[in-house]
Formats: sequence, structure tokens, C-alpha cells
Amino acid sequence: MGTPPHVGIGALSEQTGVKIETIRYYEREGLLPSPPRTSGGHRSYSEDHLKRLTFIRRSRELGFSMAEIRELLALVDGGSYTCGEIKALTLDHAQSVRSKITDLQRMEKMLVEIASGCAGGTVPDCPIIDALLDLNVEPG
Amino acid sequence: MGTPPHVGIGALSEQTGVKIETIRYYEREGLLPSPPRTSGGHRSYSEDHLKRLTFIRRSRELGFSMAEIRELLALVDGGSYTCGEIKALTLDHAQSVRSKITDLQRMEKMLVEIASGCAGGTVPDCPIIDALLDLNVEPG
DNA sequence: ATACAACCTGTAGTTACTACAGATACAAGG
DNA sequence: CCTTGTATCTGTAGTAACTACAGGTTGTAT
Repeated sequence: MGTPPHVGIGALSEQTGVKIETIRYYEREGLLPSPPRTSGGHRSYSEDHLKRLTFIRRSRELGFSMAEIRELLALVDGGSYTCGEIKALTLDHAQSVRSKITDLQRMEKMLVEIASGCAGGTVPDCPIIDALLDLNVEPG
Repeated sequence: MGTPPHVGIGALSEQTGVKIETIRYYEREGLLPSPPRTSGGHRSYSEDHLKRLTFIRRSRELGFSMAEIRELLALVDGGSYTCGEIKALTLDHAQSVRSKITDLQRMEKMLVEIASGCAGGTVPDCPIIDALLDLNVEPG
């Protein structure tokens, strides 16, 4: 009927979109619990592993660091988490994402600005190079 | 009168805002040419090094990778660069910055969205956790 | 029995630095 | 000249989050 109760690492990888090596890496790092092994030593995963790995992947996609994910998981695992704690972590993270966006926007503006000074011709005298050489070095 | 003709690595570091270890790292990586040494083996930098290091630092601040900087420097060093080449590199980079911005904006939106579903109370039942567990796993 | 894919462990490479440890060098004061 | 103290030297290892091997074993289908 549904999915089989235990799958190998390859199947887990396909179902979650997380590469095999990365799954093993998460296990080494303690994010994903060590699954039981077959008699021959192959990892055998259950539905719970699938859920947890999905959680990890989603969190990574949202830009949480592994340290932050560790925190989230610790709260969840402890069973003692409150909505407030989780929400605080999430909003903290959103703030840091916003500040990265601001930085990148400043960058982009500068890039376009210095590029716009450039005719793009074939002369070897380029205002972009000049800008990179001279910015912040200009005397008052 | 002006600046002295040769300075040590500490002074160069202060003048450019690039840490000493980083300066040595750039030298190892071939971005900054090896300066002459004093009899005792200390690095002794000239005005040219200052300019080049400023170029590197500015470029890094604009988000160019070291590989991209290497390209820029190769063009400049070859003396054969044209405005068009430099401009193309710059606009390429600007495009990749824009796409990073788009990604982060999507992230931020998701974060705020899932956080908004959360009352922030003390109950251990949190829609953020649910979202992280279930997104993309929902059956059609 | 045999082929072949899937899996195993362990190590090293990636990016752009940063942080040591342990040894010299240099500059100033006495 | 000697001492102190700061500056610098080399070389190695650590950071984040993977990714990519190499060389060996297991699982499975015929």
C-alpha cells in the first residue's frame, strides 16, 4: 500500500532531494539519528528519518545554518519547545536575511553604477578599473 | 613629505583595512605580488602594492570571488584588456548578485509567512514546525 | 555463480579567510 | 652593547556545508 517501512540511503536521497553524501554528513554531525543497519551494514531508514531529513532540507532552503537547525531540533526533540521560542528564532533569522538583502542591493547598485560609466569599447582605458583602484583613496 | 616609499605589512594592513594574515594569503594565492624583503626577511611594500590591494579589497566588497578578481587582474596585467571585457564581467556579476537577492527575498517571504501563522504562545504545538515538517510532502 | 548496482568507510578538496604556535627581526631605551 | 617589547616570519589547522573521490563490501537479479 503506502511506502515500504524501510528504505536504503539511495531511496531516501531520491525522496528528499538530499544527496547521499550529505545524508551521511548530517548523520556524522548529529542532525539525523543513526538508522539501524542491515546485517551487511547498510543503513535502513524509516518514515521518521524521512520527516526529519525533510525538516532539515526545508530549513536549509530557508537559509537556516546547521547551528540554527540544531537549535530548532533540540527544542523539538526536548519536547519542551514553545511556539514563542520557535517564532523568535524564525524572526531573528528573517532579520538577518533582510540585512543580507540590503548588503547585496548596495553591491548591485554600485556595480551598475560603475559599469554605466563605461562605454564598453575596445580602448584599454576603463572607468571600472579606475573605480576599483581609486574609490576610498580619493583625498578629501 | 608624502608617504614613505616602503612600508611593512602592518602599515599596509592599516592603510587598506585588510588583515595581515589575509595579505599574506593573497600573496600565496598569487593575487598580490611578492614584495621585496628586508635583510631580515620582512616584507616591504611600495605604493603599487597598496593600489593593487585596494583594488582587491574593493572588488571583494562588491562580491567578486577571488577567481573573478584573478580574471580582472589578469586582464589588467596583460595590458590587453578592453573596456568591453571588463564591463561584461561586471555586468555578469551584477546579474548573479540580483539572482541571489531574489532567492533571499523568497526566503524572507516564506519565513515571515510561516511565522505569521504562529501565535507565539507557550503551547508546544507550533505551525512553524508543522510547516517545516510538511511542506512539499503534502499529497496532491 | 556471476554480474552489476548500491552501499560502506575514510580522507581530502572546496572558498575565503582566521587563528594559532613557535621562532626571528627590528626599534627604542638604558 | 644589551634588553625589552612589539612586529613579523613560517607553517599548520580550523571554520561552514558540503562534495568527490578511492578502494572495498553487500544486495539482488539472472
